[in-house]
Amino acid sequence: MSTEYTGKAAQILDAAENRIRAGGFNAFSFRDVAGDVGIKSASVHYHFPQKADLGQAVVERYTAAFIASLGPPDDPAHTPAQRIAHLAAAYRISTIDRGAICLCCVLGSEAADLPVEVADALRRFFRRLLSWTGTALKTPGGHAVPELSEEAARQGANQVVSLLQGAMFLSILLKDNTHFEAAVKRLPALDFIHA
Amino acid sequence: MSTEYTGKAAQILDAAENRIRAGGFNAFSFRDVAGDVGIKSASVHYHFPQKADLGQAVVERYTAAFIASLGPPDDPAHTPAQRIAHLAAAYRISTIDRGAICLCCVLGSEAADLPVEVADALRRFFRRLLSWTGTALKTPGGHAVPELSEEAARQGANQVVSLLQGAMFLSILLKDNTHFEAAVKRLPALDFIHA
DNA sequence: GTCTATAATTTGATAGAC
DNA sequence: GTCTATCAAATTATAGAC
Repeated sequence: MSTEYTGKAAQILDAAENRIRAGGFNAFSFRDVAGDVGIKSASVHYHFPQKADLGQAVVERYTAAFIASLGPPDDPAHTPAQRIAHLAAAYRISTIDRGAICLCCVLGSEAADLPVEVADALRRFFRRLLSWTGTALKTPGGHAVPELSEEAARQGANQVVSLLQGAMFLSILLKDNTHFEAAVKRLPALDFIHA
Repeated sequence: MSTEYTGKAAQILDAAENRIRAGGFNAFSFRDVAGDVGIKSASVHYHFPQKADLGQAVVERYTAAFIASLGPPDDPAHTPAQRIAHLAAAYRISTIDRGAICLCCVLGSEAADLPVEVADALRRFFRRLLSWTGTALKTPGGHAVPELSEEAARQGANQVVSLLQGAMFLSILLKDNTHFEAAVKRLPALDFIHA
């Protein structure tokens, strides 16, 4: 499914994403996003009948864009360490530089109370992110470093994603980017990451 | 201020905390918590006039309890590594074992849209947590290991808290505790932590 | 596609009796 | 302290005109 949004639908998704990232799924209304876009709430319902539809679309568009921005996790032109550095840069661009927490981190915190479609889309985001990171760690690059075991790659991905996520959270909440930057600088010192 | 809650007030805080941890600040109403406790919503307003009051009280009670459960961060009877292991155990008890994300992680994600009293209480939680962890890392214990510099302790605390937080988030969201447990097992391998 | 109008429900909060 | 009753506002969502 090539779900590429344009025009008003894309603007609605932009507004909804910004609002969700500021306060969560229950902190915005159809009137809010309608106002942001310059239309009426009934028109938002035309594009996304239910709030759950809107939420799911926001998450899936975000997922596709973020994963795409990472590029292939197994390009032999790059080492695992370079790929992880790229992941960290992608995190920085979409969160730190915007002063807003990752969309899926916000929604993930509310998952138990979210419409199932949204919660499921959310879990897919993190599974894909962990999968990308695991592949990035275990696929040899450059001068063919020894491969990591499947299990080591899994644990390494967990460590990398957890650290980036937690550090991003602290940076945005405490309005102090040194939390994120210090964590990124320390990433190469983690186990599992081959230069 | 010895804000120790008992009776109905404590039950209201319990209910509010559970509801917030499931879906955030905007996902529960006075009627919800009233129903949980077995009273009417007007009675909840008697104990906590505004929703912001209730939110602030929940965060501050949570903060006091969590920090207290950690004990002193500079007890010479323990090594930094032991203190960090204790921190991880406290995290596990209050989140993994309950299947619910940390209260302040949920609210932190919504911080930009929260009443200022609640947002401020939230930031105090994380500052105290980082402070405790920094002290735990830099204070020698047992056989007097060399002290960490102030800056190294700060970065170490950032790394430890970020990792625990991120791993807890993934475990709860994906309903797979191995994320948290693997991260805890890897904690001693981090820099900054002295046996 | 966007609008007006409106339905049905929920929300945070208050007044006042007991 | 808890209740009933109530309010004003906001919410998701729909019907139907243009």
